[in-house]
Amino acid sequence: MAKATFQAPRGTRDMLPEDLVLTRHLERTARAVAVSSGFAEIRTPFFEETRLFTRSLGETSDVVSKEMFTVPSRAAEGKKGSRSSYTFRPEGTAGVARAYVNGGYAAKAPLQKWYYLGPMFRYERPQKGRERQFTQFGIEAFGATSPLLDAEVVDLAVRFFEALGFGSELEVRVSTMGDSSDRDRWREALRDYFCPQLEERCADCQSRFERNVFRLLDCKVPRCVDLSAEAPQLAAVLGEEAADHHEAFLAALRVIGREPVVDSSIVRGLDYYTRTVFEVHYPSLGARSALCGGGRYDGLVEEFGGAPTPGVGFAVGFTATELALKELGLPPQEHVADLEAERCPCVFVAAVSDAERGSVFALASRLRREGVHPVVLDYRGKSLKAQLKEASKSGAAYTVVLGANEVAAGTAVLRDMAAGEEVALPQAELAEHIASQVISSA
RNA sequence: GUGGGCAUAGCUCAGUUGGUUAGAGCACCAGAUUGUGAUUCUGGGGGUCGCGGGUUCGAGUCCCGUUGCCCACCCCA
Repeated sequence: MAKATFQAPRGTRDMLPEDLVLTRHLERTARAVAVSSGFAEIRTPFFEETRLFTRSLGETSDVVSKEMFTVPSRAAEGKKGSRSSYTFRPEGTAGVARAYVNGGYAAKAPLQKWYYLGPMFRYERPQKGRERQFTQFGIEAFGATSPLLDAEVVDLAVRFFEALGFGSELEVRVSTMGDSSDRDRWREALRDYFCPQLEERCADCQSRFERNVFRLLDCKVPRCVDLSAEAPQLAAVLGEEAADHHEAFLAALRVIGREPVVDSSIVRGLDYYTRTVFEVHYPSLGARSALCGGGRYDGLVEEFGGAPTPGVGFAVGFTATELALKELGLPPQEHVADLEAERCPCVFVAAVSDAERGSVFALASRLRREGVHPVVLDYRGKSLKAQLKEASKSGAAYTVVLGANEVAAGTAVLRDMAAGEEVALPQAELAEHIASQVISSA
């Protein structure tokens, strides 16, 4: 093995050209689906003031308490204060909501539908389907409380997966967290209920009690399940408006044929969620069946100093999605054929001997200017035989051969690599000839 | 943060109870009478066996440490 020199940081990876075919397909599918529902792209900084995340996600959330990539701000060095550090964004919603506030949209154009696509960072122990740097596609819709918008967001998420080839097994699981006051009352009720029985519960539940009481509800340890049986329900404290919203949301999903599975164990880990929470699952994937998650966050914009503005959105991580696609043998080859084709040259220009290298270089340049692409050639002094071999290996559709005779006559030999047939043509006619062949074979 | 597994050629891996110059396939490079590739044949380059200690006459093989990777838990995308 080569001497150990440098390697990509833990939990990161190089996205090599061959890997990018799938990733780029996900990106363009995401864009197409988002745009089709009237969402526009927004790009926010990769890092933000640390405060932005501690405020929105919650101090006790796992993300904030142990998974943030934080760096000190040089300007603030030696000074006290909460502006003294920056954090690489662990999720997209906080930054987008901040941009919404800073952009003054609440006053000038409150209804905004945005999508984003880019890297997120979490300082976690890497494992299958989880990395420290990962790509996320997300959408956020601000400015409307209508449950129709919640349903549209869910629909968009499902359409994204459908466009990638996921089938009818796609499942929409939904629940509600109530309004923030409902949520607060429910949290207190749960704490009162669980506190006396903590001793009897598993170690995980004991730590979850502090971080996120809601999590005790979906512990799988049999003993804990029994102890949770009589736990207070959100329904008992759910406000009328939030309850109506939830019912209307369910109805809206049914109207568009997205039959929801109501699952009260869906408790998103971030503090900002209110009312609607949902996940899209693909059950046959087993332990990693959750493909995306999202929900409503009506208090977030206000939390960042903006006028009270509702919002709803979701995010999907590409790491798990790519993994799922590979397991299911997706996407169909024809969906990525064009991206694969980009990696294969159309024409390889070969020199018979060193004397023609200059002519080959010039002809390659000419062909490119005439619209043929990709056009490649050898730079390593390879023999004609080796050039043909390389052309074949690279998947080139054609090889153009230039020898002393062709250079003298201003012609070239055009070899169809698949058919193994050759024709001699004037160099001036090559581009046109190739173009007509490519069109007729397509 | 907790637990488990694995580190031998660019890649995927062999390597027997520790024993002579560490192997295969694929990949790569070059040839097979001199202007032609996908098949075939021949040859070639490339490894201080992750790193550091220890046991031993002798360690890729056993022991300890260390680093990295993978998998699971926690949690999440």
